[in-house]
Amino acid sequence: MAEHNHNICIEKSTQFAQELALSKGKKLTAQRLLVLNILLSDHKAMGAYDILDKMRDMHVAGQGKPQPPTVYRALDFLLDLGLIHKVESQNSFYACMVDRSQDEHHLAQAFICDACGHVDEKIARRGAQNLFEKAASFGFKIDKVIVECRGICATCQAI
Amino acid sequence: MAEHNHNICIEKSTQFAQELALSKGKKLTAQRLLVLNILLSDHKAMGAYDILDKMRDMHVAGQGKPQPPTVYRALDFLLDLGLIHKVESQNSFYACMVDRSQDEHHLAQAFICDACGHVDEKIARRGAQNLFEKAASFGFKIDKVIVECRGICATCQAI
DNA sequence: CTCCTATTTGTTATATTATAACATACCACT
DNA sequence: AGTGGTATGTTATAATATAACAAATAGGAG
Ligand SMILES: [Zn+2]
Ligand SMILES: [Zn+2]
Ligand SMILES: [Zn+2]
Ligand SMILES: [Zn+2]
Repeated sequence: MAEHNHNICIEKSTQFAQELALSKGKKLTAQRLLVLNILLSDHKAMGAYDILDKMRDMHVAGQGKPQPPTVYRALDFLLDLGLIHKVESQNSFYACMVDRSQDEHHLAQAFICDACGHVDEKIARRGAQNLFEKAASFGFKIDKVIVECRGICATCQAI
Repeated sequence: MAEHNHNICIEKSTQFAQELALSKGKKLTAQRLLVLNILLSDHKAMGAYDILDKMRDMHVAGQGKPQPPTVYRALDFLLDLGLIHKVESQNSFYACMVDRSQDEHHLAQAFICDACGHVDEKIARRGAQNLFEKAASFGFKIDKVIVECRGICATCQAI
């Protein structure tokens, strides 16, 4: 991830979002797209109020500034569609930029750098399989799995 | 977990806590033990303010009732020692009652029932190994791993 | 034992994260 | 235009967590 053309990440993810919303009959409104674009701007997780601040900075005069429910509604919408993920261990959110052509419902493994905030998302195939098998062995029915690895990324270790 | 003598869970965990604190030169004070005992009372996760309410209910007259920092300090202490775990996806805490004779530092996999709140903790050996290998493959150094499975336990499915 | 220091606890206030509740606006379809 | 569903605006508040500082307590050095 150190060097890559991030415009491609944005391009692809935006297009996927449009298609997914269309296919599910959901509306990717201006507000929702704005929140998504804020998160797409980098592979970092942001808190809801950080997003809110950005929205307020951008906002045109002549109308009230956005309030917390505005951002939380957009986040809920994007979470439902799987376009973003929440980092439960730090109450923050990041845009999903993995290739979802094969796994629309993927188990995300997030590798979060505690030094720079970079989030590296990987899709867990074998890991998910193992968890579901283990759960089944004692009759537990899994709805949702959270896997978060906190640590230091390669770039920050080199510093 | 459906039927078991929970007194044994409490007994073992309490003894382990005493030994661990002693071996690390930390003091398991009355307050800390109280919080631990509240969490040991069941295999369920509780919020910090639920614990606080219990502490207040129990508290003897003649002195001020405990405040949030009191419970958060005790929780931090117990988390540091690995005697309890936090459910990051619901901001709650549960006592670790797995056998730690072999893995003092274990990667906890929590299976949390969204119907009854029961938490089934398993130790991830293979899963941890896989995650660390995957992280190493792109130079990420893991400090801490969070694995939480939300779903419905066998008992609640039967209802 | 007495002083000293580090740790723990008490207390007040406040920061941070998230949602409830209700009004208004918008959009698609008739 | 009328109607019903979805989306947004707005105000207030709930739920979770920590900062800051004062007081008490516990153990060791002298
Ligand atoms: Zn990128
Ligand atoms: Zn993803
Ligand atoms: Zn038990
Ligand atoms: Zn454990």
